[in-house]
Amino acid sequence: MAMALRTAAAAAPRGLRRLFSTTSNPAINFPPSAATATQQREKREPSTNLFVSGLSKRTTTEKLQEAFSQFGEVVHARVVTDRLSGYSKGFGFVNYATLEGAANGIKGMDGQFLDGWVIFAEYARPRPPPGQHENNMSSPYSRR
DNA sequence: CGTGAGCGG
Repeated sequence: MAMALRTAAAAAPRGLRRLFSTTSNPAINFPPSAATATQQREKREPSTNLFVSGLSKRTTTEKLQEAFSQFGEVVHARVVTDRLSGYSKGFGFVNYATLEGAANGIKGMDGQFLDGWVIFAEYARPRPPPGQHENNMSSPYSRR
């Protein structure tokens, strides 16, 4: 009973994150022919790294880990804060032990209230491992 | 100002 509270709050999928980018330009919005379907649209690859956004400015790392530890074993959680001022940026990262733990954490905390604000949990983006010294002066070529 | 989109050390 009373299980429809998470629907109204989290009624904003990854679509409202960027505001309605009304790119309704019927002039420069026309793919030539090859429809590059190799682009990431929504389905993100499952990973133990979870990106949590919508956190309150006073939400700390402990609160995050404690909230996400209820759905899985959280190896490490971190709320991104500014090194200059020290205030939270409003989002954090949660590292689960396994992939299924992360999936349960997302379905369990995505769209829930934390500190009075609705938080969003999803898989974090794959980032380049710090093992490449060959820095190519910025080469933004690889783009799934 | 901690004002509210976003991806860290």
